[in-house]
Amino acid sequence: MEETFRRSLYSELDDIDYGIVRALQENARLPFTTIAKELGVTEKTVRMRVQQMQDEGVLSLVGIVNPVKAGLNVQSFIQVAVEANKLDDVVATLNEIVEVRLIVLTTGDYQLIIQILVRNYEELAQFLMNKLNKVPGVTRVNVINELKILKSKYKFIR
Amino acid sequence: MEETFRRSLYSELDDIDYGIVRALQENARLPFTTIAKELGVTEKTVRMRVQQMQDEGVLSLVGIVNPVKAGLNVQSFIQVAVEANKLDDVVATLNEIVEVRLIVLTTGDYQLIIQILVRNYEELAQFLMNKLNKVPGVTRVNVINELKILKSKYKFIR
DNA sequence: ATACTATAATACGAATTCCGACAAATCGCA
DNA sequence: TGCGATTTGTCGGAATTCGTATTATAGTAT
Repeated sequence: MEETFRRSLYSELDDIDYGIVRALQENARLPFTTIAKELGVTEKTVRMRVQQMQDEGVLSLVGIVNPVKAGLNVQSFIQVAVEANKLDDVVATLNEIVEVRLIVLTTGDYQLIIQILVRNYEELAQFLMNKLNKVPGVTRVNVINELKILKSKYKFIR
Repeated sequence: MEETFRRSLYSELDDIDYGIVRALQENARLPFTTIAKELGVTEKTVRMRVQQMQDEGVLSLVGIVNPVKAGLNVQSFIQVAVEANKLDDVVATLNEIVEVRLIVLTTGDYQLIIQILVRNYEELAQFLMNKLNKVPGVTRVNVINELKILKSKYKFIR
């Protein structure tokens, strides 16, 4: 049998959780035994906490590729204006599109900001003409190309 | 002695690299032995490739916290217009500010888009008034609050 | 083509880590 | 206080990681 119990949904992270997160955001493969020693708890405790935080969407342990090194040379933010009553549908459609890595509901003149990754400008053009502008409910888009990423960090906890 | 050799800077990832990346972007803690079996190479090979890709900034294995679950409830994109000759200085200054998790040079009316994470609107106000607007060279800002993240994926490679 | 050098892959044993079952401790609450 | 549920600790076997030594491969100059 797997571990079936579950802590009541995380209201707040405690010191041990923060310790774990602080360690893993540096290096997702840090041994649980190391973290445990540092925090003064058992490896099993660390293991269970990590499992729970992952299960509840608090923590993700992922490998992130430098997009440019993987041939995804063109990255853009795109602001998208949407007819109010079509928002759900538009989001659902965008969700299925592989180029889209981020969809955020925002304040401002546009309802959404999305971020896309493509190999080159040809693909960007294809995406805009054949995909985004054909989604019913999209009324206006504002493309902001990313020329260079100057800082990008995933360490949110200090 | 550590592993001192180094592959000539990655021009392109080969099939094994892609296999490794594809596996790790799902789960950063997947055992190297598992990946190795899948790809038909040795565990040591996988281990060395991962090390190299990390050293060269191609791959990062990180734990990412859900900011809201960690009390960072307010997230914003901020477009920043900068005097042309002050761009370097502004970027250097923003780089040191803990709330700033992303700085991107962009096309469009503003030179930069930054993303910030703070605990609440009070902190956002403090950031805008006491930090961002006091950076010499910043002429205009456009704050776009993130109301809800509807999609966010780190799996760039398919 | 051959030899040479640097890099990469494999083989493999020892050390470490992970895993899961069970027991003990703690927490929440009636 | 007592009870049930959850969390933490203990511990031994299985799996993984790590480092060294060896072999293979690619690129280059002779």
